[in-house]
Amino acid sequence: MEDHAATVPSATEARDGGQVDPSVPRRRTQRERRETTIRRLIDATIAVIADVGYANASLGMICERSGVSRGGLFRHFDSRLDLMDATAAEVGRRHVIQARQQLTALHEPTLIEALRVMRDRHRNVENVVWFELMVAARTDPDLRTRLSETGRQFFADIVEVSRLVPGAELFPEEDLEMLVNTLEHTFDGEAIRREIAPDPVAEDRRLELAADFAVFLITRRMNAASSTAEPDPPSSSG
Amino acid sequence: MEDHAATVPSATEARDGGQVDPSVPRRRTQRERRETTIRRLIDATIAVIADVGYANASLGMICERSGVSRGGLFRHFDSRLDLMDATAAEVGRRHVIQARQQLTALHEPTLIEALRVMRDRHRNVENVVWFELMVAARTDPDLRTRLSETGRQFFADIVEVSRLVPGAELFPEEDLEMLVNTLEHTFDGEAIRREIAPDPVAEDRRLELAADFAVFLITRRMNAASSTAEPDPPSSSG
DNA sequence: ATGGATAGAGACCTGTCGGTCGCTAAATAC
DNA sequence: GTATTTAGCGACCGACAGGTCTCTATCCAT
Repeated sequence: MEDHAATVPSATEARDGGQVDPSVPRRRTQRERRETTIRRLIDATIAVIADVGYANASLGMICERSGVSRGGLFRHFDSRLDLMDATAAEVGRRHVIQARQQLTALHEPTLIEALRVMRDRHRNVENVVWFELMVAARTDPDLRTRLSETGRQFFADIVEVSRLVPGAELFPEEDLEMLVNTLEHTFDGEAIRREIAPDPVAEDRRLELAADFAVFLITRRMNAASSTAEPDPPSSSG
Repeated sequence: MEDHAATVPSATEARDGGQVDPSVPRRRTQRERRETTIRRLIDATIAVIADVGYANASLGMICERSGVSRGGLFRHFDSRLDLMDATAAEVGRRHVIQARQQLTALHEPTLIEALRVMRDRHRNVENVVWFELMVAARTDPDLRTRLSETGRQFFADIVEVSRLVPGAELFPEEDLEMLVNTLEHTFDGEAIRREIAPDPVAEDRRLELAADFAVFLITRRMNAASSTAEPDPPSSSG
């Protein structure tokens, strides 16, 4: 139902005429056309997966939502799997970028602030879609293969971002990775369950609990470090 | 292609004859027939969901795996949703029963033993299927409705079972529920990720971490209890 | 034995899915 | 300008999904 060409008065006339109606989109390069279409498709895919889940995210729904035809879709993606792969890469990228932005914006955040950022990010569409894809990958070998490289990159980036939180520098890479993964699992699970059986009170308690435990881990780590450096018992707290 | 009737020499002859070929199944009551068929269907549904996921668990696959025809299936279940609901109830029941058995078998288990039981249970088919159903329920309103009651029961039972672990008695109902849920989320997430990117070393560390966490909570709880009983500051840590 | 009810079988129906194909529109090369 | 390439469209296809329907086998009451 688009009427671009119809509203253009005349192709040749508009070309060299000084006055151009700004509501009518001007000539775009092939690259621009391509990129906007791909972007619309991926945005729609994210929205649809968040709405109806990975398995029910049909190409029909994605085309409808994006305003791109089936033919247009298959011009840029070889298959549904291909589109899903590209979508996974995109949500991973956005998730990491936004997490980094939010943490740097806080500037030396407290633990509870950092954890709140993490929890909120896990409730956003980007992470919901990532989660859907991961769950689907368990039982879909093709998807798993396609996502393996994207996943590696994503997991590494997440750990790197977590280093923005004060206290993270105390832990070696592998410990930090395990801690971050554990928190991710917790918030992923919470994000799912809250859509089935919401419990805001428990969510708050969980956040405080996680912060307390993080403090515990950090102080323990600091004590361990100082006791190996100087063998005195830590009696200087008084 | 079954030939039960063909291999039976004669109905009347076999009825009162003392000798009966044991390879030929004898007369079963309607109730027996019904229950074994339902059981076969649900077992197959569990296996298929664990294999290919909730969304790809088609009735065709379930019928093939169970050896029951489509007609037989729809004799006992009104729809796929109905079958899935029954399957959810069954996996929930089995999960709780087995968890209780394993914990009582240990008899006053240590925290790490109890956590290991919990983790192992979360890797079993019953919990994998439960998880698949929960994730699907997020984006499937009909499924969510059907599972709501089953879910409530399951969540309550899980908390009740967790009271078998020494130390649990220190916590009020709501705290315990939140703690158990947190651990469940952690182990659920781990169970998914280990099928995509296995990391046995991190898993062991995580188990120790969880045990540390539990100890942390219990000691804090005990300190809080004793400090309210006797208002002295907790300087007895030595 | 026999009639009615329940269990089970499997061909069949309709809708939707991912994917293809031939076509037009637009941008680029010349 | 014209030719060629790229972007985008939508009718169409085979496969398979969940669900229905008719028919047979088995069980139970009498």
